[in-house]
Amino acid sequence: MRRADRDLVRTLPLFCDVGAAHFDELMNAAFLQHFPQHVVLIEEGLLPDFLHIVVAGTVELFGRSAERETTLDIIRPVTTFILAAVIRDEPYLKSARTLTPAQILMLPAASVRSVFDHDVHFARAVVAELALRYRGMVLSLKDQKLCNGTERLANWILETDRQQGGNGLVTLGHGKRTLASRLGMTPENLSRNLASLAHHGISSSGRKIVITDREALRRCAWPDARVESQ
Amino acid sequence: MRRADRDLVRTLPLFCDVGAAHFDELMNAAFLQHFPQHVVLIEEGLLPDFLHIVVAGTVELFGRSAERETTLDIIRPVTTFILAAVIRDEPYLKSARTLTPAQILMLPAASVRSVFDHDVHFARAVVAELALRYRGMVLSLKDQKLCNGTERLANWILETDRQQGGNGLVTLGHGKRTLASRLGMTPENLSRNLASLAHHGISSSGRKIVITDREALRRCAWPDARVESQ
DNA sequence: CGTAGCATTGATGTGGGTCAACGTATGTGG
DNA sequence: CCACATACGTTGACCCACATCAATGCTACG
Repeated sequence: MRRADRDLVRTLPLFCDVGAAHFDELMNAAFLQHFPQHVVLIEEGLLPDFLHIVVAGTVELFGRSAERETTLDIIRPVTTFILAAVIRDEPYLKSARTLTPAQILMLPAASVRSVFDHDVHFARAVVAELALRYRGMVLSLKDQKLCNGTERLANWILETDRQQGGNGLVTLGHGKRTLASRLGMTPENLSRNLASLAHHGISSSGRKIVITDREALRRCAWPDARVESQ
Repeated sequence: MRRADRDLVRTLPLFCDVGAAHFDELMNAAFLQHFPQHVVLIEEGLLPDFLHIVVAGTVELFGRSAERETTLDIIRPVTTFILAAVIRDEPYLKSARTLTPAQILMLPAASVRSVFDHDVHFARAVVAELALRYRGMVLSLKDQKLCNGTERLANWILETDRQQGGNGLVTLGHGKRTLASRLGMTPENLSRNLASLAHHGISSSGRKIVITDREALRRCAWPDARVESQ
């Protein structure tokens, strides 16, 4: 793998405090793989072989039952995913597919568990990462159970704006179908919700959403969704 | 605190491998407190002072917005809760209240973080615990987004039966209002869903549910909900 | 016993899913 | 570079699951 990618991974919270020898151990076992668009990387129910890190591109985590399917998370560089399954060595609960061509760094699960057992700093970082993800899940579940579609969309716009710099311009990084699935609604209803929020502080066209009246938008959102997400 | 309680806590996965000195450090800082029914233990938004462990009684974790409220989890002895907030030293995302009179062991957050930093075994146990909880949250979110009310109830009955020994007799540990809130439906609809499942493999009366035809019930449930929960 | 909260049942309303038709972008090959 | 094709997004009509409201029956606890 390239030096630049290695350095990039080194800066992640998960790895920045790991001892040099242990980091080398991880990186020597790792390999970087390129995937085309719309490729399934992980199938839920299987046992984890690798800890995945998205280095470039976008990955969707989703759950499926017989005929239904829902987006659980959208992963952008540079982020790990399915850490919990690797740590516990238990079956994946989510599936994953690429939304764009992507580069994924794959660390053999055995190496991760081994370094985890021998490097205190890595163990601490893993805990911090897991706790962060756990909290993200709690927020998603509360959002889903306590808010209706319009509120979830308003929450998402405010939160995404915050993540993108808070300048009132939100850019979708993917199609609206995926956003709809992430927000737990159909594409049709996402359209309708966007249209209805147009009277309440936003204007949207294509993949751009502009917040024209943050206060009005906030009144449509869940009053308590001020906490960090992800 | 009593010797018996101390020994009980010692057997938890979270503490069973902790070094003796570190375990003493935790227990010396801890205190056991009795709470009456329907007392709010934790208010979301506040910073965590203590890691809580339910030693006796039942505790409900819930989320609220202005006028809505939903049950996120029900904690029975002997289990910790709000570990993630303590680890990250960030505001609670859930509130907690007693459903019955309860004994709660409270470990000062500072001690937990300190032992966590100095005892590798404790750190590992914390990771395992967090990963387990994380996976529970994923299951809840998938359940909520992919299943309708009847399916969620069927899932819950099958899962709870499994936890209670798998003998086909499920006993509710709390009122149906709480169960309804946990399953993300109104009490009225829980009644209706129970009535409709009566034609599909269960019979219920009061706080007892009997599985009379497990196969029929399974056909009403989500086909993939066979993974462990909590 | 009596009463107050809980569970049930029915009637009705609504958010959001589904189906269908139409418009608009994206990208490919001639 | 345009023409066309295919997928995506939007809009409207309709329907269904579930919430809400209201009335009644239970159960439990003082």
